Amino acid sequence: MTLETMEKVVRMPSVKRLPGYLCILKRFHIQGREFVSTTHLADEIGLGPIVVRKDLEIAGITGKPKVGYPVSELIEGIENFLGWNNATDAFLAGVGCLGSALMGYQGIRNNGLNIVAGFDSDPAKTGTTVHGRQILPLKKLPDLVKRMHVKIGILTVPAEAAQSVAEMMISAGIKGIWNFTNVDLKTDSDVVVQKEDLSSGLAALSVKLKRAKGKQEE
Amino acid sequence: MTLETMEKVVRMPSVKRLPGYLCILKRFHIQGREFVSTTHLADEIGLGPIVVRKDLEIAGITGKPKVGYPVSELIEGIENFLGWNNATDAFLAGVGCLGSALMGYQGIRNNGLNIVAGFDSDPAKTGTTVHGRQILPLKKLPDLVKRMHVKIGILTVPAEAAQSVAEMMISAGIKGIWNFTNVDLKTDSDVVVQKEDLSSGLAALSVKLKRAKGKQEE
DNA sequence: TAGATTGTTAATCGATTAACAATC
DNA sequence: TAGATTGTTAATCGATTAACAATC
Repeated sequence: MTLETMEKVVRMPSVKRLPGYLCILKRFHIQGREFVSTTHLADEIGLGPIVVRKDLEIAGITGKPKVGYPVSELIEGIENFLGWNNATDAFLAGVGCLGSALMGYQGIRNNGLNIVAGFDSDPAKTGTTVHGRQILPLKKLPDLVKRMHVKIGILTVPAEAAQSVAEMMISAGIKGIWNFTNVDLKTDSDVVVQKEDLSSGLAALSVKLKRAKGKQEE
Repeated sequence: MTLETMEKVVRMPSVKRLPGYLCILKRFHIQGREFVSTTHLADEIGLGPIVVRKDLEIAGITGKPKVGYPVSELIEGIENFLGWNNATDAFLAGVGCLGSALMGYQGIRNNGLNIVAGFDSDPAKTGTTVHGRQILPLKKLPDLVKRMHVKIGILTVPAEAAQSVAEMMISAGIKGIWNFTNVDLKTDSDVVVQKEDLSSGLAALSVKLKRAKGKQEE
């Protein structure tokens, strides 16, 4: 194994916590703080300091004992690791409730993703704009993906259409799909799919609530 | 340890996968299928059959070797475990992009949660209806929580307001908060918080894409 | 009966937590 | 110097995966 191929293992749980740190760090940066310790960050984010320390390893920034980590370097390191320092273009298919919400959601804008247009098969929606972005006919998606070299697709279509729209995206050149449907997409191995499932969060809440209730009644 | 207190450990990863099974099982049920095997379910959901078998233990339904699990019993078992057989009322605070999307999102309706009203501090929004539900002034929330004995609150307010609105909910009697802000809420130990974080999903997608790209270039 | 599938117990794997030396 | 904090290595914990006997 050469040095180049010997890359560090990236733990997904750590990756998923990075945006949380980023958010807090940016606030600190605005406040003019130059250094931050893991203990302090841990308090803010509601985790243990050891977790934070392990997670920040990813950014590749070295801290100073007794002082902490340099805030701006840390922000840069995390953003660089996530590839969020320069925004990536994305197309969104399915401009329903959720789809239009995502098009207007600040959280996405601030996190390196730029939804350049929305697509829908409903003629009543095409031609309009949602949060300043055009809604185009779904059938125009493949052509525009090729012309604009868009690599990320956001899937907010109804479940029945999910697989076929995903295939449409992939054959046009989309390499990453952010899947908000509850469908398990069958894709080529070189395409990355991130499934975002609100109902699984709700399931977790339901069970935690039930458990808390049970404990209270004991 | 008595038999009553010796409850089974519930693994959260399994809980989070339950809604996925539920969705597929309901489709099978409509199609008139009576039994389903773990191998078949695994194919549909894109997981290994052993994972499925372990997960379904939770529902407490016994399957028949060579035949599989009875579909309708399995649905009932899962719904019962999640407490989704009779819908729970919930209030939503913060009727912005995401808030109104959630109010209209079918996925929530079908999953045991009934958003009865939305609340917002913006006078321009109060008095209107979103997806058939009334939008009321935020200050009326505590009183209505008490009167209607609502136990679940959905938090889609801006980050700055998150902590104070959460406290308002809790002191009125809310026991579970579905938190869509990126704020780590400081709450009493008897209140359950489920944080739903879109940006963490985006972080995962970004990293997976970067890795796939790297592999391709090798 | 043979084969497919369940259900349980054991083995592996990975993530979290703890411990502690190094450092400013 | 003393104390706080980093950074690394080891220990624990939990989830996933594998193995296999029981069963229809």
